[in-house]
Amino acid sequence: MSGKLPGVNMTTLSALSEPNRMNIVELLRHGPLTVGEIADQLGLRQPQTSKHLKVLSDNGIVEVQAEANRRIYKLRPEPFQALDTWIQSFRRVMQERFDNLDDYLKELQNKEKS
Amino acid sequence: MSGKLPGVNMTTLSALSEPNRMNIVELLRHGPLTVGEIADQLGLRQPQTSKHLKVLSDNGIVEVQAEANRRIYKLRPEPFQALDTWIQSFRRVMQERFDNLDDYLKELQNKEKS
DNA sequence: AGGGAATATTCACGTCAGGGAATATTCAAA
DNA sequence: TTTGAATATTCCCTGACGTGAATATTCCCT
Repeated sequence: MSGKLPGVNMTTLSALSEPNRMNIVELLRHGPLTVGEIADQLGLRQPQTSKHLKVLSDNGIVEVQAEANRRIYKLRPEPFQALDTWIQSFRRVMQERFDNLDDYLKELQNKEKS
Repeated sequence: MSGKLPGVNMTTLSALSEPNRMNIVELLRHGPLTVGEIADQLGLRQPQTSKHLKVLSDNGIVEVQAEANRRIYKLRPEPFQALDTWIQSFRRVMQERFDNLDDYLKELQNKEKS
């Protein structure tokens, strides 16, 4: 068992790391869209759009609702909540830069130990 | 300006999406470590560890401090702050009150009538 | 039933990132 | 200055992934 993070799987990140998929997510944050609308607004071809949406869907980032001929995609909140929880656990890291003195003292202590 | 060549632009997310690099980040959150310590604790070979650290460094995720023979790596707060800012912009999505599918369907029907 | 629109899927191909192995570099100590 | 430890770099290979093109599927409409 490698050290897995609670809630955040690497697949979420790798799915989002693809530029087109990130653009799709940015689009969908404003509301649900069909495949055609996504492809049109992003200048993507329909097959590639469907493929990217499949990756996002397989990773639980979006969900789809069939409406007659069309498929309406929208974001699922869970992966974003998980990402938020994960990034919050780095609060200490994120604050270190704001407290240079603390950082400096810690390095001093480390040097004295050796 | 949309000229982003794939593979050239290594964003924070794609750097973190690699499992070994994510493990390195998880390790470093507890404090600075040398290359050898990282490789040892993760069961990685030294060259691959250095390569992954270079990717993390090139993306500003870690910074290195030379200490004689060794290189001490530690996390930089900026990318995590940026990630936090980005994920916070999905508050609406995470709170699940952005999607009213019925309204969207009505809008779709209105568009078709024209 | 047939045509067309919307979407999904398959196949071939090129590219790129990661691993392995070997080598280069840098530093401390004897 | 030579040795050995720690780290970085290079080269090669392979698997994964994104694209394009063509095709399949599903649905509405007449």
